[in-house]
Amino acid sequence: MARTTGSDGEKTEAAVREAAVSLIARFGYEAMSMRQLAAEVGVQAAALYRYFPTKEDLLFTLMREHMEGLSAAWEAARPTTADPARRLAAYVRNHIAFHIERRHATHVSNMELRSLSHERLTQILRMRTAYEKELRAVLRDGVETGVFDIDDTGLTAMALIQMMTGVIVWFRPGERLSVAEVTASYLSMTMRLVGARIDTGTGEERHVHEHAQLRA
Amino acid sequence: MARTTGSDGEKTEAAVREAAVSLIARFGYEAMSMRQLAAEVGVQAAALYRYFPTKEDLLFTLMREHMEGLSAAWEAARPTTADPARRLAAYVRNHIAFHIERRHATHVSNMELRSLSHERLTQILRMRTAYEKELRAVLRDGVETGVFDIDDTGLTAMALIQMMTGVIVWFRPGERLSVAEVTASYLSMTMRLVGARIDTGTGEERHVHEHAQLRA
DNA sequence: CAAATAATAAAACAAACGTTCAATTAATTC
DNA sequence: GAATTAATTGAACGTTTGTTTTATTATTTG
Repeated sequence: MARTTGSDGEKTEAAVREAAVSLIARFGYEAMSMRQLAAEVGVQAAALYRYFPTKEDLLFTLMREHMEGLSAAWEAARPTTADPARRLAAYVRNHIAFHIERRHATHVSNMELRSLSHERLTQILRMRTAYEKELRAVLRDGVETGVFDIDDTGLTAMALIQMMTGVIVWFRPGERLSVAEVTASYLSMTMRLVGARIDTGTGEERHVHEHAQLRA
Repeated sequence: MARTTGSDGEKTEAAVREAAVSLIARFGYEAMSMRQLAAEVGVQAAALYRYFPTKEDLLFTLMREHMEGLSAAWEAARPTTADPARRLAAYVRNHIAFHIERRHATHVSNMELRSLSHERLTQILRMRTAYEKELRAVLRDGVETGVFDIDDTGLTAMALIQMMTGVIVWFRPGERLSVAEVTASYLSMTMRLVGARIDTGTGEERHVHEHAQLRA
């Protein structure tokens, strides 16, 4: 009826986060009750309020840290080269790897935005926009240097992100396709979609995706 | 305190459906209360149960009819030609037009699947799979006749559908782009993505999307 | 115009919700 | 080993939830 033997705040908080991501991804934020979450962690509902003042604070924390993780992953993976095709390939690889690795958290961040207060929604959307801006910059550079052939960079960026993020909807590790195969296919599709080509100087044009695939 | 003047079952039911789609799309199925829905319609909560036995029945009805509408739209739009490029273009046009036109209903059908019972979920997913199968068939035909160049038709079909459906996330009518412009861009991106080309008989290859754009 | 039917309101139900509070015990500090 | 702090329980709070029941009124039918 009180503190339990072996209880540890840090471990409990981590367990709460993990269980929350899983439950919200499976049942939805509104459908997950604090009691259900507590039971999953092996604790009473009241104990949750030691770590998160409200249910919405919990949701917001999960989302913010997911977005921070995504930005950080891209910072770490961003190549130094100016070559738009290579930068685009890095973006695609990072995006797909991150989203497959954190399927549940991505589901939460994409599906539960409407449960945030206005200001918190704005905050998350700002982070998302900043991340997407990176892709638009790569596409614009590619257009300006003539290696990409794109109608509308903004529209193309959205289409690409939707396409890539969609991987979490149908992809299941250990089934027909491996992560590497999926990544290679998406790289190929991306490079074609943006009309990527490298001028070999002989007037002959080759699709970059043929190279990209080899490195996937 | 009882039947109101001018009350009409058919009109009320239609108003309930419409309000439900809007509210569920905005706030989510779990977050929408029956009282909130009733208030939107201008009626007491109990009146809703004249038309839908439970809240979940209401959700299921909305989803089923949405999927039926999507299939019916494709049946009507499906071209008689065997040409895979033309059939693919028709699929893309129909998909985008339908989803832009029914943004809210699509949101409901895509986001609230987890609130369905197992058997009803299965039923909706069956309809969705049947619809997606049409796209896979087009892609496969294109590969077999040599007009498409595709890694994996299943994966490509999913990527295309995610990309196209994603339009409802960012597109708002009356803003920067018109429906026709968006459709043209998506057609172009689709044709490139599947490596569409028509053999002109001279050994020269041209991308089909250059033609498709003209018809958008 | 009376009888039957359709459409609603109003009130109530038990269950579940997020959250708070006080009490209690484990671990840590001095 | 006593005092302090950390972690949790159990019970309770007021709301809100989906749904049912009963009564009441508008409309349609004969």
